[in-house]
Amino acid sequence: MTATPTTKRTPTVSLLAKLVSISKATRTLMGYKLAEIGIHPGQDELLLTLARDTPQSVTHLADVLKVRAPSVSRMLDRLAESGLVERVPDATDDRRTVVRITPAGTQMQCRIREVWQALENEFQEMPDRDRAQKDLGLVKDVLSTRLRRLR
Amino acid sequence: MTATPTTKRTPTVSLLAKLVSISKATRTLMGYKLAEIGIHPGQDELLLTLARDTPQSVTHLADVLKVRAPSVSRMLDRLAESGLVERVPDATDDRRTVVRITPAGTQMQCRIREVWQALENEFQEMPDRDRAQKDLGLVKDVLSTRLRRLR
DNA sequence: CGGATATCAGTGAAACTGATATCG
DNA sequence: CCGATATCAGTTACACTGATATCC
Repeated sequence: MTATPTTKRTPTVSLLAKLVSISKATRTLMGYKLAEIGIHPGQDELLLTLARDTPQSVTHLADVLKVRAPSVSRMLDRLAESGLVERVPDATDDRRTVVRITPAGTQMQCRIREVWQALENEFQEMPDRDRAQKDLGLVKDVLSTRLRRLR
Repeated sequence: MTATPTTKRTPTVSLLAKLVSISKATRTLMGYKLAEIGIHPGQDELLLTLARDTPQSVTHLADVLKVRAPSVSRMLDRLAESGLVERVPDATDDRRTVVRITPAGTQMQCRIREVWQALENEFQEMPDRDRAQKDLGLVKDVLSTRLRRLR
């Protein structure tokens, strides 16, 4: 197998090229849509994460979001300044900070979910949508595995 | 990890969620691999673009790379500082700047291709690789279309 | 209009600070 | 029980891409 449809001569980085293209486009598109509700890429995931599991530590958030703790810390600066989250010192461990969502943050969550749903709907009419989704899952798994080895 | 075993009840943003996850992972993974050869994500694409088509204007590069001209301009600052590209004033049009790759840049291109090929190979053993690649193309097309309407 | 500059996002890597844990 | 050291949580400061706004 590995048919390489046409001239098998070219170095064939076509899958990776598509992946890079998709990554940039996804980020850009999300950026535009999220800008309409006043937040930035990354902040949406953080707020949605807070939604589910109630107050969480910075490192736990970083772990769930697959980013580094410093990134979360700075995002929290901005989200806190916007009044969407609160930092609460941990009672039992002075090293720790617990992050809690505010009422305004909860409102924002609803808007974020609307944006996500609207974007999801953009793919409804795509040919072979379900198969594509499954394949995205496979690709995601490969990436996650490779990434886990490096961190 | 958003298992969604069988119950399709949840609001289903699962395709988008995978897309976001893939985007972050791709970027991060590329970042690690490119760091090994001393460049950053985005610079690889720029250098490969210069490879193919010889000297090009900033706006053309931005167009090809699907980013804004100012982003290209600053990337050129760094690439030029590293001696990988050169800015050459256009002879016929004083407004224009033509970007040309240097010998060191050409060397870097080879290393970039090796990195890309190595990453591409990570997907060789993936089940249904060819089908996944085709589906990535479909997803890419949807994103490109949506994005084109916003720019 | 083409290009460059400044400012503001996120992200990574590393350095630093303060607190907890562990060991001699 | 102490005190030194190791480890850990979080922040800070720096480098980079990318977007927008502004200037030339």
